[in-house]
Amino acid sequence: MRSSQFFISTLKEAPSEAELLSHKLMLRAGLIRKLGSGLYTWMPLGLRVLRRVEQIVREEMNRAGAVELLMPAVQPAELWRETGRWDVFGPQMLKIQDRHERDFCFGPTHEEVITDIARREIRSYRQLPLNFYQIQTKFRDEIRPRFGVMRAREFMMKDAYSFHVSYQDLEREYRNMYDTYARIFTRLGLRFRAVAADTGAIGGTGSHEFHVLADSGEDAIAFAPASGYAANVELAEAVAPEQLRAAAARTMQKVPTPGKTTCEDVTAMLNLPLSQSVKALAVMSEDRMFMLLIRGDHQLNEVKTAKLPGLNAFRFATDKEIEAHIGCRPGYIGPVGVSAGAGVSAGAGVTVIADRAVAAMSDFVCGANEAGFHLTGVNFGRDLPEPAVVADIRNAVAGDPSPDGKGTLEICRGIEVGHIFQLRTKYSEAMKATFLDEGGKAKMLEMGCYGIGVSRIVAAAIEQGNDEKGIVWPIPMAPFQMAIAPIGYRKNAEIKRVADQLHDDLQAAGIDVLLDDRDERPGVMFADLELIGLPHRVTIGERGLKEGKIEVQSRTGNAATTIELQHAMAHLKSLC
RNA sequence: CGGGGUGUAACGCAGCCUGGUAGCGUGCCUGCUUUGGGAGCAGGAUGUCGGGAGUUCGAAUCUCUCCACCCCGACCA
Repeated sequence: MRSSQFFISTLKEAPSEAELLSHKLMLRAGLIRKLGSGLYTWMPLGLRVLRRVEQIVREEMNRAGAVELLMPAVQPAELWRETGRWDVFGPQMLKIQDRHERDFCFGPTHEEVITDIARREIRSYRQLPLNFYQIQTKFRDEIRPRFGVMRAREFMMKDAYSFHVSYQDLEREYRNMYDTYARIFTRLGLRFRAVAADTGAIGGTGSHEFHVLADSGEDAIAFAPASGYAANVELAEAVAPEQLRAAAARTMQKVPTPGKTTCEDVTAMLNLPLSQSVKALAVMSEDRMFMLLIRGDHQLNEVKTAKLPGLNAFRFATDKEIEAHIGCRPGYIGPVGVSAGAGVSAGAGVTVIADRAVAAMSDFVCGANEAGFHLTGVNFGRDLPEPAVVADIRNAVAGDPSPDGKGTLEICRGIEVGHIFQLRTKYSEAMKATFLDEGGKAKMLEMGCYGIGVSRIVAAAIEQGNDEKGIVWPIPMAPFQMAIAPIGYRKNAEIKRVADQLHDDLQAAGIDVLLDDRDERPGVMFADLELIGLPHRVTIGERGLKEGKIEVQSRTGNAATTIELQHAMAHLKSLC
C-alpha cells in the first residue's frame, strides 16, 4: 500500500475531549474519529487494526469448533418480553419503533435471538453440542460513555453461545472457551489475566473475566502469586481475620472532634492508626435502614453487600433519612446506641451489619451520633450489642490472605476484554428451548455464552503498548507490518526506483507494507510512522544508497541497522 | 440522573470580567528555496463566536432558555 492511495490523517495535538492516553493516541494517529458521544468512525488505518483482531478471534474460534453466523442488530421486542428482559435491561437498551409503531431494540446482546434460533433448529441430542458465534456491532446506551472506543455505546463484539445436552458437557465447552480465550489474547500479544467474576446481569452460574493488565484499567483484580488465585475485587473474598478479637483494654470515651467527619481526619487528630477506626455507612433497603460498618482503611464492596438478604436493592441513605433514623447528621454517626433490640421490625432501630474485620476489632473509634463528637475505646458486647450480622462486605486489599489459603493477595488493575458465563438453562427455560434426548424425552438446553470486546481490545492494546512517540503495536495487531520511508522520493529517481521495487517485492512476498510516498520531509514521515506505531521502518536515502545500503529501524529498538540492499528481502522477511 | 466544567477556523487556545463588529500558534492552499527528525521566506483562504430569544444604538462579551460535549459517582465487552 502507498500512502498516496491510502488515507493517513494525524494530529499534532490531541483533541481536548480525550483524557485517556489510548484515546488521545487513537485520535492523534487517525485511527478513529468521533461522531457523537460513544459513537466512533473507524478510519481506514484503525479499521485495519480492528480487522486484525477480528481475524485472530475468528481463526481461534473456528479452531475451537465454534461456527460463525450473523444475527440482526435490530431485534423485535417480543423476544425480550419472553425472557422478561425488555424491562429488566432498562435504559441501557436502545429501544426503537418501526413505521407500524412496533417495538424493537438495537441489540445490546443476543441471548434471545440465538435461543430463538436454537429452539427452532435444535431438535435432537444428535445435533449437539453446538457453539455459534458472531462478530458484530452492539449498542448499549451506557450511562456514561467515555475513553473513546474503550467504553463506547456502539462497539464491536464477538459473542458466542453454546448449547449442550448436559451440564457436564457445558463445563467441558466452558473449559474449551477458557483455553481458547487464553490463546486469543496470547496470540494478540497482550499481557492478560483470567479472573473469577461476578455473573452480573447476564445471569447464570460460573463466570470468568479476561483482563488486559493496565494501570488505567477500570477494574481491580485481586490475585495470589503463590497459588494462581485471581478474582475481580467485586468478587474476591476478604477472609475473616485469623486473630480473635483482643480483650477490651480501654474504657469508652466521648471526645470532641469538631469539623472532623472522615475517619482520616478523626484518626489524624487523635493520633491513631486509620485501621483503628470504624466507618459507618447508612443505607436503605425497602424502607429499613441498615448501618454498614467497615474498618476505616477499608472500602465497601457494593456487589457483596447487595447479596446479603434483604439488601439486593439497597441504596445510600439521604442526609434527611440519616437524621430521621439516627438523630445525627452524617460524619458523626456510629453503631453505639442505634441497634436497640434486635432491630428487625421496620422503622424501629437500625440493623447493624459489620464487616468481618470490624467484628474482630476492639478499642475502636467511631462516630458518637452527636455532631462534633466521636467515641474512642469502643468495644462490642460491652458498649454496644454484638452486630446483628457479620459478613464480608469490603473490598479485599493487598496483603489480605488469599481465600484459597495459599499466600497473600496483591491488587492490580485491568481492562475487561472478555467474559465467559455458564448460563445453564436460564434462557432455554424462559423461551422453552428444548431438545429430545436418547430416550425421546424433551429436555432443556444447557447454555454457555462467551464475549470478547473486539473494539475495546484495540484501545487496551494501546494502553499496554505506547511510548512518548506514540503507539507501539503488538506485532499481530499492527495496521501494517512494515513501512518504507524514502527520503526524496519525488526528487531522486534512484530512490523512487528502489523504494517502489522493495514495496512491490515485499507485497508479493505477502508482507503488509506501507510505502510513504507523500514526499514529506523525513522528520514528518518518521514522526507519523512512529505515532501510528508500525513495527519496522525501512529508510531509503541518498546517503546509504550510494553504498548500496538501506536502514532498518524497529519501533521498539533504539538503533537502526544498516543492511545491504541486495540482502534486503531476506532480512526483511525474517522480521515478519 | 446527581455534582463540576467547556463550547470562538481542521486541532490547541486567547478575547468575555469592564459590550464597539474576532485574533494567536499549528495545520491547509500558492510560489520560491530547502530535504536524514515535525523546514525558511513571501503571499493566501477558512468562522452562522453551539442554537434560539431577550437587553442595548450596538452582543463572542450581559440575561434567559435549549442543545452538544467532557470530567467525578451508580453500568459493562
